[in-house]
Amino acid sequence: MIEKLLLKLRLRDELSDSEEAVLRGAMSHTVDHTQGRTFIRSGMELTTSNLLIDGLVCRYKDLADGSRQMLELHVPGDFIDLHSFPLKRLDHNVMALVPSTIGVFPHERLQAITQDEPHLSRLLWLSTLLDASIHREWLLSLGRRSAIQRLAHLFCELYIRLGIVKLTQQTSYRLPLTQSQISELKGLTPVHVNRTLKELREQGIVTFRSDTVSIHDWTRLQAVAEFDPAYLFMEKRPR
Amino acid sequence: MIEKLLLKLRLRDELSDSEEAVLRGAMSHTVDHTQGRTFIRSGMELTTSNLLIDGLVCRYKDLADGSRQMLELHVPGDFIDLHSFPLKRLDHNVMALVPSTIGVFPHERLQAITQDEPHLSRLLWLSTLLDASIHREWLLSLGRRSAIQRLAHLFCELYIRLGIVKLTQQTSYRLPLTQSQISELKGLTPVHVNRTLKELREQGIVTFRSDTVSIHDWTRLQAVAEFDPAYLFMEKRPR
DNA sequence: CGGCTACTTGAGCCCGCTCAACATCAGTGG
DNA sequence: CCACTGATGTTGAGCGGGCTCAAGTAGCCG
Repeated sequence: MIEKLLLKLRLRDELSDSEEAVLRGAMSHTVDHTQGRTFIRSGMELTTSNLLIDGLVCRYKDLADGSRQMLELHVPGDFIDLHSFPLKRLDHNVMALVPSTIGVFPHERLQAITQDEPHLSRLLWLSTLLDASIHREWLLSLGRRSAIQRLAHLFCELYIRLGIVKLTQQTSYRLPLTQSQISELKGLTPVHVNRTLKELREQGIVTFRSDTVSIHDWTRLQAVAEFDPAYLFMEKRPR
Repeated sequence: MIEKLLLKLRLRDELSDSEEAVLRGAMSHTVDHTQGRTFIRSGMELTTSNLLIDGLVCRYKDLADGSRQMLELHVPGDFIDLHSFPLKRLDHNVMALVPSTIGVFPHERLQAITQDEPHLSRLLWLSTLLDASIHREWLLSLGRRSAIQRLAHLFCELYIRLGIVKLTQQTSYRLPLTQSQISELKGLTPVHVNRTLKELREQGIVTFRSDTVSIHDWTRLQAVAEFDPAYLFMEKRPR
């Protein structure tokens, strides 16, 4: 169940067998959520944190005029709301973009980990800081990158993150999102996303169609996006 | 020295005298940085984390064309780069916007805290998650808010955050930034920031002049920004 | 007083938005 | 089997918020 989480953590540091066992024991059960369901709402009192096991999930905030900004896209192996363990509630909503399976980690068990497993605790801390680092890279995108750069960057990031958890083929991966959802991810309108995808396709860089991203020219894709994976901290070292 | 950090932490949870003492003991010394100095660069190997004691500091990333996006503004009492403790390096640069005094926390001492002080560790974890929450609110600003809303929101946020560490007067506070720096904070151009500030001033909402923000109509300022301080988690409770 | 930096304002442009029509496709029911 | 429906994608036309370029002003310091 937590295999993809282990892949993600072991990319960044060693994890002993006993730590792995503690982590497995910290998950109480799984829950399935239907497509489109917002299962965590901003402000709710939370006593568990959730690991995405299978599916696709996003965090988002809405504005009064109905416009929505997605804040992060979560792939299997990501903790969705580990932030709620120290924070006790969230500042945003969480929604399943496709039917998704979630692993539930009660806060008491996480609390026990912080008492007894300092190294494992630091790795959990690390995993929330990867979210923060992704937030910062997205701030750069929304603040300074053009539409074509934003989409190129999104496709680069997901290629790397999905690759870590073995969810890519050679040069493609499944991404079951609508163009409208992509517009909510990157601060654009659906119409402009459509035109920008066409541009990327006609330039022979990347195609997004029938829920699949096919990268035709990774070098140019990276160049357009100014993508540097350093912000994903993919180095194994003592933490 | 760490008084403002204590104000910030005690706003969110109890902190025992012994924990306070541990925290004081974790700081090895202070360093002064001159105005405009970038003292942490992306990718550098880091073995200490820094607390802002006095001054004003920002994190930022640059793009190849020379444009810059600031990611967060730090006020006294904020850890600037506690993220570097689990991450070991940063994904961005850190610069002093005015002459600033920084308290240095060696990572070995923070490591010791994670071994011996689980509750204090969770509070340090919390403080990095407040950064992440601020990042998310800024994502909403950059993705969906108009120029006037972005600036209004910035002035709201800083009024609250500076208030926590007692750096506000009744309805005003010092903010020694140029209009150009404000444009780098909120993904705008200096010219448009100038026009937008004029608009806010002429509407009698807020004035930003000679390094001071004067709020004339807090209710309208909040309304324009759609500001809701929930994302700052200002509730005292066990963490 | 001269030189620098920051602020201010005008004029014109463009990227991305809005509005609208139409195409495509997967259900769904008759 | 086709008609209907609703969601999603595509394309055109025109608009506008924020950008660029440029000139000028204000304030500070040597």
